[in-house]
Amino acid sequence: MLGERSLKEISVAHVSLRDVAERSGVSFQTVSKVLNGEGRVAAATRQRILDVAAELGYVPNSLARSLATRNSRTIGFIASGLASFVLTPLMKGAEREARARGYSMLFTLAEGDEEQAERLVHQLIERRVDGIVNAALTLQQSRSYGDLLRRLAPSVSIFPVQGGGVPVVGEDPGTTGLLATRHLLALGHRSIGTIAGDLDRPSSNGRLRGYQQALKEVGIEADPDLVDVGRWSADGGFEAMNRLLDSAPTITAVFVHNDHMAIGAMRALYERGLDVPEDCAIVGCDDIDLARHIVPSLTTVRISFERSGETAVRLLLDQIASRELAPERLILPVELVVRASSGGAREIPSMSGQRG
Amino acid sequence: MLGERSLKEISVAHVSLRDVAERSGVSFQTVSKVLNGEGRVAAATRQRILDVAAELGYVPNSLARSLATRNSRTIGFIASGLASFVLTPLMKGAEREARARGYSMLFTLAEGDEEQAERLVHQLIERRVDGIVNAALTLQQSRSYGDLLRRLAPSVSIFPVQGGGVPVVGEDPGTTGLLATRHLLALGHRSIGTIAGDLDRPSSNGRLRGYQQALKEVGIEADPDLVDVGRWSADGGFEAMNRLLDSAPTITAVFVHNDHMAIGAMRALYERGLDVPEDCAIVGCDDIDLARHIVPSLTTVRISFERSGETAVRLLLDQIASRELAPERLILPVELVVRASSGGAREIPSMSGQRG
DNA sequence: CGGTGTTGGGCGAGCGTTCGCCCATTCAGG
DNA sequence: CCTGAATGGGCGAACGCTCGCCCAACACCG
Repeated sequence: MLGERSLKEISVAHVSLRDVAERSGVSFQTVSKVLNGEGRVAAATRQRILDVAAELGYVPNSLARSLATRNSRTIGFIASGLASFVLTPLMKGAEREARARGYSMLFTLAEGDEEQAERLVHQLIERRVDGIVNAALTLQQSRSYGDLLRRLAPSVSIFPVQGGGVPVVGEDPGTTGLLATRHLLALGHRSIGTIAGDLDRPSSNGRLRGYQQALKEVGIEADPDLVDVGRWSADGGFEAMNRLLDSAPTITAVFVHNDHMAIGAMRALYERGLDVPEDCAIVGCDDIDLARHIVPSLTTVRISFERSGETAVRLLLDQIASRELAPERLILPVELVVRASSGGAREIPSMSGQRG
Repeated sequence: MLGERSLKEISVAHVSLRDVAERSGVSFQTVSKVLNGEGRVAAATRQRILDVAAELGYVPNSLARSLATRNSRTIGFIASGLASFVLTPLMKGAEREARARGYSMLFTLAEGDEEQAERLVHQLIERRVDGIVNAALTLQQSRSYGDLLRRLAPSVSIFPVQGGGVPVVGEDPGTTGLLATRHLLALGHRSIGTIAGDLDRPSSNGRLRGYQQALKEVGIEADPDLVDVGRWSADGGFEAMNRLLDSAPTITAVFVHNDHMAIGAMRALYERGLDVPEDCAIVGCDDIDLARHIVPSLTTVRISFERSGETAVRLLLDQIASRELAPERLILPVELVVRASSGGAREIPSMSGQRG
């Protein structure tokens, strides 16, 4: 009765099967049967048990259950190096799918070196996760990390894992590059540059190949001078665009490998007094929230990370249930979203396009 | 030896204390003592046990440990309604702090109605989380949800919870509004509008009050006609700015309650041929990544969500450890970041300002 | 030589479940 | 009245760990 609340009041002593059993005059195993809907129990007894359980506020202890059943219905999610506009939808998709199937998700960040990542995976194993979704971009090159994923738990990854053997779900970067570049070509551009993120990474490398293929399709020879690297950031895009403009002033369009760099590139053009799309058309990748809000709105290839997360979990859970390794690669579709920055849309699109 | 790997090879049969004990010729309790560094055990025995454990690849089962110790060293994180640029740093901060202290984090999304949220909290309790970090914006008004948080587990929240009684960590919105508006006043503006997010929400309401107070400080009477609402989105900001421009064409500056709306507002100005900051200065809130990359770069009040997440977890864990309720409110500092959109910075800031 | 510590390790119990098997009753059929 | 299938529920064991108490063996001291 002190005005001050104390935590002792908060942390409720949990009631167990035994407590419910005692109060209902049956064995605790019978209570277990009733609560799990198994076994044959008289309707009257069943109801009595149910009532008592409700009255006492019984909450099952899934720790104990996991110990007995040897599966935790928990998956681990390991992330690192992802921009928030990627990580958030990824996690949302993953969490939604996991919970829909009765699983919980342990979220971890693998920001440190390999060694730390190793500890992290072990912590997940200590917690007896049934499987792992890998979204640790910074560990993409690590062989030992790949080994862990292969050895320690059923896993699915958002990007290729060093050494293979872990199913990958995601966009086909070649298609992304193809779509973007074909769009620019269809608009009549013939001198098209591209700003890659990081050529060591499959996603950017693949987009580059898609770009090259699209050019080839119309008989244009890919010019290495029209390729620059922006390291995924707006700043990088800004600098890359400036270099491109200096070395190849004839370009009339640029395919940029993500929206952030595209925004940086647009700033470079702006500062030189060049108009988008009149003087130079721009196409990005990702379709971040702001893509349709900047001026001019950004044409981009939409990649649904939410769907990636969801699919990754689905694959993982199916794999766990069937005890069979999922296919090595599951490709998710991408979609070209045409807006003002490519000159592909006639007018500035309405602001009320996609609300809610 | 089939080329095809099967999951049966993957899911390693875990080794237990008993396994290690048997192979070392001691009781499993002794192994437990050694592995936990407790009890007195002869150096030779200790070493033998350690060797065997390493050889067998022993990984403790924290489920069993939790069952015995009655604490899971796990916390739940409940999120909803947060933009990714808020959610991601929040989670990163929280995860980092949690793991630094030996805790894991169960991530959940509370997207549905109250009822679903209730189930969600119960699932967390089933998993016997030691505490909960609440970041469910959409449940802010829910009394029953607040009750759950108060009753079921030690909790800390990122925003005020209906009914109180749950410690809140975060910015003081009044200060945010004050800082932004004072900046505009210092630059000589006298007719300053404001675009709120949602006046029902303390964060926006508080910013509005800060704005009003700043005006009062210099003897300006706050004009209700200069206040509009943009519902937090870029679209909303666009529309609110247009309304403001129609109803009060004399304004020379606007304080916008988040960066997304600020970007929408800037678009509205752009479409009317008005220059930022010459014709109208803009100050936002949050300091999202892109704030310094758009044209003109956005002056804004930076709020460190990463720090909020970290602090929330720290408070929660301290609370659990001490078994005493944390203070009702912990205020984190905010910081005005002056860029081009307010005209406060002389020149367009260098793109290389804040790299890496 | 017996008492008193100290060291090293065993051991029972308990945490809250699930699982499978067993055993009373009851009731119908022959 | 005896038999045998349902029906309803009990019960032991196991999951893998922690915790606290107990006890043997040895050393030291007076």
